[in-house]
Order: sequence, then C-alpha cells, then structure tokens
Amino acid sequence: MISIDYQNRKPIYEQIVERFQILIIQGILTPDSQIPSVRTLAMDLSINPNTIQKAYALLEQQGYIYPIKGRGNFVAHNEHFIQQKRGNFFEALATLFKKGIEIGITQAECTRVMEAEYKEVSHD
Amino acid sequence: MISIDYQNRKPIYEQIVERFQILIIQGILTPDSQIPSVRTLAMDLSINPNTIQKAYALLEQQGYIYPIKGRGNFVAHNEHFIQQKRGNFFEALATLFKKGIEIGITQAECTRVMEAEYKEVSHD
Amino acid sequence: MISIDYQNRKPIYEQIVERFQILIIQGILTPDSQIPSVRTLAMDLSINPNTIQKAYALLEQQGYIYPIKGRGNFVAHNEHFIQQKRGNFFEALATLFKKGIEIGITQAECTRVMEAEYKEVSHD
Amino acid sequence: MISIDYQNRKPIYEQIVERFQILIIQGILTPDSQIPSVRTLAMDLSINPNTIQKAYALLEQQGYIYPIKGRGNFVAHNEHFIQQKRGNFFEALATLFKKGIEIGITQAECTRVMEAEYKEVSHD
DNA sequence: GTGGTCTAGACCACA
DNA sequence: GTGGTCTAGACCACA
Repeated sequence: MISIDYQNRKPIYEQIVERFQILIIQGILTPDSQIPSVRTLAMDLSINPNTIQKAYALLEQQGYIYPIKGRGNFVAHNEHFIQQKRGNFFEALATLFKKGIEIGITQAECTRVMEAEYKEVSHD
Repeated sequence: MISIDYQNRKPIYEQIVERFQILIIQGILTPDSQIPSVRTLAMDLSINPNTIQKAYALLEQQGYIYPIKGRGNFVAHNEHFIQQKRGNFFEALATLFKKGIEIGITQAECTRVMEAEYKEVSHD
Repeated sequence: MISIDYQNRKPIYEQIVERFQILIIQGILTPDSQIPSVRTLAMDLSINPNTIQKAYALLEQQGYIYPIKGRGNFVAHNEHFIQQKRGNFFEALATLFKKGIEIGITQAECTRVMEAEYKEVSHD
Repeated sequence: MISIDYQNRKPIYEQIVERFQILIIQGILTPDSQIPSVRTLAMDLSINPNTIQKAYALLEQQGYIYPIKGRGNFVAHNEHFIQQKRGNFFEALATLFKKGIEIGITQAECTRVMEAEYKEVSHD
C-alpha cells in the first residue's frame, strides 16, 4: 500500500507521510487500526528505519496516528485533518494559477486540463 | 526587478532563475538587451556573486540568455522556451488535480478557485 | 577510472563530465550502479568537492546520472544521450572538414589520417 | 572580409586570428599588402581595440604579418605557416577520430560525413 | 569591467 | 555518510 518513487524529488519521508494521509482520509485505513511497525515497513521498502521514524513522528504530530507504547502505532479518528488537507490543496491550486497567469495561460486552457482529469476519474 | 524571498524554501539561485524566466517570457526583458552583471546584481541583492553565477549558468544552459565574453549576459531570442514553460505548467496542474481528486475535492470547487484567481487579474 | 589532465585547458569539471559520459556510453558504468560520492572522488583526485559537485550537477541535468537523496548518485538508464553524443560528433567532424577544405587539405589526406586511427584500434 | 560570430564560444581575438590566417593562406591577402589598422578594424567590427591589438600581436608572433612603424601592418611572405596549419588540422582530426572511436562511431560513418563535405565543395 | 573556475570551509536536509 | 546551498575570496581570460 505504500510505495516510493525514487525519481520523485520529494524526500522519501514526505512521500510516506502523504501516502498515509491519503489512505487515512479515504478511509482505507480505518480509525484504531494498526499500521506497520517502523522496522517492518523499513524492511518492506528496504529503506533506512530513521526515515520511517521521521514519517511516523510527523503523522503523529499532525494527529493522523497515535502510538501505544510497546504495541505500535494506530490510526486516529479525527475528521479535523481532512479540512487541513483541503486547505493545503486550495492554496497550492491558487498559487499555481497565479504562476500560469504570469506566463499567459488562459482560463480556458486550465478548464480543459481540469475536465480531462475529472472525466478520467468518472470512467473508473 | 529581482527580489529574494528568504522565507521561501526554494534556493536563492532558483528564485533568481525563475524570476528572469518570467521577465523574459513576458517580454519585459527584450531580446539582446543586457541583464545586470554578476557583480552588480550580487551587490544589489547583497548576496554572493557565486550564487548569481550559478543562476546565470542555468539560464544560459536553458537558452534564456547568452554571454558575450568580457561584455556581459544578454537576453536570447528564442520562442522555444515559452512552450517548455507552458508544458511544465500543464503537467503540474494535471498532477495537482489528481491529488485533489484523491482527497475528494470536486470539480466545482476547483472551478471556484480558478475563477477567483482569474477575476483578480482582469481587475488590474 | 577518472583522471585529470592539468595541462589540458579544459576546466576540471568538464574533464570529469566527459570522462563519465564516455564510461556510461561504453557501458563500463552500468545503469543503476552507484558512482563515487562527491567527497570520495574529491579526496581521490585531491580537488575541491565543489568542483565534483558541479560536474555531477551537469551530468544529472543531462540525464546521465540520477541522485537519491542521502544515498548518492547512480547511473541512469537512458539510451537517448548516445544519440546526442553521436550528433555532436558528426557536427564537429563536418565543421572540421570545412576548415580543412579552406586551407586546401585534400580528401585523400583526411582518409589517410582516418585509416591510421581506425587501424590502431583494430590492433587492440 | 572579417566577421565575428558572437554565438561562437571562441574568443573574438582568436576568430580574428584564424580569419586572417585563412585569408593569407588562401592568397586572398597577398604578401606585402597592408591590412586594416587596429583602430579601423575595431571601428568596423565595433569591438574593443584591445582585442584587435591582441589578434595582430599573435599574427605577428606567428609570422603571418609584419609591422612597419608609423605605417601599419603588412602580410608577410612566408610559406612556412601553411605547414603549421596543416599540422594543426591533422592533429585535430586525429584527436576527433579518437573521440569518435570511444563512443562507437564507425569508419564508414566518418567516411560518409567526409564525402558529403567534399562533394559540397566540388559543386561550387 | 565582464564572466568563469576553483579552493576552503560552513551549514543544512535527508537516509 | 550523502548531496545541496551558500559565503568569502582568489585568480584567470577576455574586451
């Protein structure tokens, strides 16, 4: 369920954080269910445990997961972070539109891209 | 015309590169016009000449500017890179929409953001 | 595998870039294999790490290598750049013949040089 | 008769030197004929007189021209430098073939380029 | 004065 | 340990 894209310029720990965020928001990982241990996931992805550690620390800090000492990490039940994610998205979108406007991209061109992406989904 | 945002996580040299790209694409810097010398710009922004050097080297490599030895750097006349920039934008936009879809953002919500940004521009 | 010619007027970083290009094109450095770290190579050649950094940055930009943060740099698998290199060669060759023609060099003389070089190789 | 290519990475003074060498070798500039003064040529090409000065100094040093104080610079009559030029050419050609061999260019491919260039000339 | 190369050395993020 | 960014400063070729 977690995979790493080494071509991606984003740091690995960030990729892991985002992947878990999406799985939790989409409800694929349900509240109170256990997530893989640091060691297990590190082995599975064959990356440094420090990296997983860092990702889990961030997820905990953001309220996505909670630890139980000696047992492991579990998905929190908190609807709050969906709003955070949505906020981040809208901010990123607005920033991108600003950049597009700077280089002369028209609204019509953006609409075309948007429709293409959303149509693709409705076919699934 | 060039300013640095130290809050920005982007490296200084990248900020400079992007700023020049926009000024050139928008036609504010016209072909064959001279851009500030490495030393001058370094002084103006009070940063190290090496950092400017790096930015200029990238701009040259991407075809935005060309150097004349002993004279300085000049804006190239190449319509080619506008297309590159546009391509990058559309790719980034599509990627962002994909992310939005993953967290349940609707097309209507994206449209609202888009219209807000484009209306702001038409008011200028 | 990498050596520097201080007599050569070419900058050190360029010599390093070209050396790696050849090693990669010849398949001596295979795709996904790791190349020496910036610091290691700098120590081995007893030059400044920044110079290696610059060479690696260029190789990355040209698609010859790709970095994994915190791990190192690796040879990319891209057949594309062999064509680039070939193109560059043919262009350089044509330019040189034009110069030869200007000073009255005959085709027969060029052929003689060519055969000498290619014979030398077949003896290896 | 002299023109400068600013796109060319070669320094201007070198371009001027080479251009004169060719004109002299080809006999277009005949022995004892006067070449333009430093100032005149600098004006015509609208470049720095220092640059012409440097070019003429090199040409004199290589025996292509000789100065007469108060009168100007004149073409020398020396068949010697044609041999030099030829030597340089053959050396450059051999070096280039070596590079081509390194990246797997065949002799047949080189021959094709050579024939194309020489055919083009015979049509003139 | 102009850009280009290089060294020495610091500091940071990431794994 | 690994690469990436940046500063300070020197030295060079070129115009």
